[in-house]
Amino acid sequence: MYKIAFDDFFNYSFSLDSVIFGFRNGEINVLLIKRALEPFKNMWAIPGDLVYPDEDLSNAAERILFELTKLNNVELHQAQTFGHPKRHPQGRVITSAYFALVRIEEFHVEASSWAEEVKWVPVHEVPELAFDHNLILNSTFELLKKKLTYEPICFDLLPKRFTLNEMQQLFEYAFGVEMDKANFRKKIRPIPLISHDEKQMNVKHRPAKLFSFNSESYEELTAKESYQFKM
Amino acid sequence: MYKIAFDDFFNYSFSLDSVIFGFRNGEINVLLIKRALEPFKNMWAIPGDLVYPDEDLSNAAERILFELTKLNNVELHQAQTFGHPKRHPQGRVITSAYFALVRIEEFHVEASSWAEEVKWVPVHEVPELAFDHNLILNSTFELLKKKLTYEPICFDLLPKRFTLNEMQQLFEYAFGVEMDKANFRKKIRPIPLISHDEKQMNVKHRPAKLFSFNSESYEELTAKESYQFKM
DNA sequence: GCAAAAGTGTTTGGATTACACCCATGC
DNA sequence: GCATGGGTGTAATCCAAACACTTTTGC
Repeated sequence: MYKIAFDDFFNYSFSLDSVIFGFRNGEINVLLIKRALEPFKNMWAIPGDLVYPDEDLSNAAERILFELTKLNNVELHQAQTFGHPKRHPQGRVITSAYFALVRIEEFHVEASSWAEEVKWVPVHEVPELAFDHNLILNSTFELLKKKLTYEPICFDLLPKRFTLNEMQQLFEYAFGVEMDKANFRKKIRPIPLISHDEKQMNVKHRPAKLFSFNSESYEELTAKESYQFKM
Repeated sequence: MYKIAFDDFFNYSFSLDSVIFGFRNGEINVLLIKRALEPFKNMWAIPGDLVYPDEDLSNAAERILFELTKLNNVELHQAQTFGHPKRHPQGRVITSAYFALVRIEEFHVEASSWAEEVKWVPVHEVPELAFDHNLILNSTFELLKKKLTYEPICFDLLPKRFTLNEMQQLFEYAFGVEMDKANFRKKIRPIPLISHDEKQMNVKHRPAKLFSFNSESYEELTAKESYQFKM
């Protein structure tokens, strides 16, 4: 058992990678950036940055998300932490993954100083990434799948007003299964949704009704009763 | 948006806290140490240490567990990472929590150089701890509870050979509920258990049969079929 | 009318629940 | 015999899966 003076340990760096998920065309997408700087210049990567000395981890995650998307007030979820001694070529950098769920339609992303280019890629079609980012992405997507089953976070990915079929497609894509329409609707019956009079537009078939998540009613349910969201 | 030279960021320290859970007398216990050193000298804490420069996080977690218990080959589970800028009085120390599940009966713990004293405490009776360790413990216990429902890790806490009642007590303590004996047994029927001829000893009532987890059979089930452990 | 997808009802079998009862052991 | 938990069966109910059917829109 070796001992080193406490001060000699202040030799590490700590970064944070923000996996940003969105939903589009029935597919869960992830936001990738093309690195403008070495190392791994010109490779696709998950947006991330070093954590500043005065920042809590969640603040850093919020900052990174804001710099890239100008979005505020997005709930962030901590995922796994990765610290292999050789994972960063320039030193000992330990990184925590966070993920955010956003509505792709509600904003557009611009490349920033640390990225030349930015794009959305369906999770199941992600190319080889810089660093250990494929590992990070996969483990974070697994966590997303788990949280989708016991927290109502699918509604952070869906448009504010969505059709039940869009909701079904989200789960079908995430879990790689096909579901029965009638049974899916029965299953989500306990989830508090607001049914709007509004209908889908510009479709060449019967337009679907639009729904939104009733978060007030959800809060009441979880607070008072023995209700538990479940998919 | 401020920028700092990359090198100025190698100023952090990284530690790891190992929450060690055990099961005894129908209660899930956690191993606490009494700190021998400042800061928080003489307060109870979760065992932890700085991560050495050549260690992966999981190696550090294994080392800490081994130093304290001499146990090897225990599966470690990563939990949350905590990095509030002020969480450590002596500098910027970010910490990841890991948890391990052990059989209390199979070894005994000795205090090490960094702890004067060591004790097992039922999770629901933990006193005020050093640093943000209550926060760490609570979030880690929540994760344990989740994993108990979808992975067969209860068998890492139970004795190698256990009674069905012990197993039931574990879940009852974890989730704070009472369960019906007959229904519990029906629920666990899909879990591959080996039923031994052996019986409980030294009890003043009808002795219970002993069971053990059939991990080979479990591996086959998860590999081939669409089996999913569930509690 | 036809294609395409929206939307709903019925049947069936398996799981969950509540509850009752019998069994084996120590004292 | 009796106290204590071990161990099991039954009936009612709920839930999920499979599947069929009707409705509404665009063209």
